[in-house]
Amino acid sequence: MARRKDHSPEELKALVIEAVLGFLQEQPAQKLSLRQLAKMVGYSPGTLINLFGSYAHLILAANAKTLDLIADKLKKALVSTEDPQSQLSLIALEYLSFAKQHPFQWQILFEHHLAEEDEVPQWQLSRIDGLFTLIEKCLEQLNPHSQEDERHKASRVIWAAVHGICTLEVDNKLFAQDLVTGESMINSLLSHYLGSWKKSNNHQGDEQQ
Amino acid sequence: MARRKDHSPEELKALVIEAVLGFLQEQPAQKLSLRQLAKMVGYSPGTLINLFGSYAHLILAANAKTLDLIADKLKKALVSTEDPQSQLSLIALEYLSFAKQHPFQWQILFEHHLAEEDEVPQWQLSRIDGLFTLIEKCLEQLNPHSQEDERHKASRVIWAAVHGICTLEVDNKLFAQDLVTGESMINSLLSHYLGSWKKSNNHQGDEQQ
DNA sequence: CCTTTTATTAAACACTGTTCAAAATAAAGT
DNA sequence: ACTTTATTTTGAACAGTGTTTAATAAAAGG
Repeated sequence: MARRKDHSPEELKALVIEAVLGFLQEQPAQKLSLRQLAKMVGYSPGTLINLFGSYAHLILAANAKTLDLIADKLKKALVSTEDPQSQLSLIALEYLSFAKQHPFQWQILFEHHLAEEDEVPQWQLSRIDGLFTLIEKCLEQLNPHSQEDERHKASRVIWAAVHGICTLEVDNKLFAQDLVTGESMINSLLSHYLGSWKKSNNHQGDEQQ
Repeated sequence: MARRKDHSPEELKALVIEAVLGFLQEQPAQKLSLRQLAKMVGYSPGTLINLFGSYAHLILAANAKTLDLIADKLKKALVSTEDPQSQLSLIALEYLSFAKQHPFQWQILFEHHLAEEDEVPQWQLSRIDGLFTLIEKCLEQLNPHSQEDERHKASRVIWAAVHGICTLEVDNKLFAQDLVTGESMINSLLSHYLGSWKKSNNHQGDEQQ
């Protein structure tokens, strides 16, 4: 067989990624395979491999798309209010909401590991860095007198904590009573952590009331 | 071929689990396989399968062993001090320490998912519940006036947060400056969260929103 | 129209976990 | 001690996986 003009390479890539995310809406990543995927889009396994390089990189491309979807969601939530603490709360809840709505897509995003010989591409790293910047900006509004490295650290603590809540919620490993939900945990985390944080590092006086 | 008396079933199980954990000290779970494992212990793949039921349950048994190792570590850390906040800090740091020392063992512990048709066994659940109880006892010492459901929620928040820090640290997804380590993040999390928590719940039901 | 280039694929390869009938040993019965 | 029964172990077969590659068909260039 040979060249077909049904789809350009970029079209085909988008088609495959759509198929991946569609599949993950109903079935776990474990049940997905290159050969099934090839059948879904009507191409051979080999075609997908020399389009993405490998199955692992195909998944990586789907994960990149997921990260973009998440980033969009968070940015939209960000503009819906002015108060920085509400902003942080909203983007954390949106993060959780995405995880709950797309559990398999969420799982593969963080459980997929490339072989250590080839490193994670730069465009992937900068996407994640963008999420951290989002949080750091909120923190700066929350306490303009805070230092950059303090915001740097706090942004990592907050995101890791929220991420942990989402992970355990999706994996059903919280063993919590009905009243204790991911949402209430995020509220508890943010109110207590931020409440203390914004007071602890204004080294330049200026107590806000 | 037939019955061999080299090992009793329990001995063989222990042998296999040791082989799994030994392998994971140097190679990721992705590279482990039932057939390799069978060669390591000198039995056939089929033997391991009707010993554990399936490869997935074999991994589950290894994960149970890991959970026991972690629980031991935490309990030992717990008795080294009396101050409840120091206790929480110590067990969190021990948790992180284990994750960093055994990254692949750690990853498979949380990334291994059983098929949804067979549920996670009860003895597995009670092990995790024991870890939560550990934390709740610290919280009770920290604030004897707190209510049980407040400690219940706080224990989940703290553990999920610590867990998130460990996960992202092991997966190298924190993108943090050199000075911001998992340890410093745990310190920041606990000091701020607990500092606020132990003051906030003398009266009841007071999260922001 | 013929040649070159390029995209596509079927087939082969080396794996994977799982099933199962055959085989070999241990234990029980006589 | 010998036979029978029961049980453990396995090799071979099966259906699946991702990947490689040589053959092939179609488009592009001259």
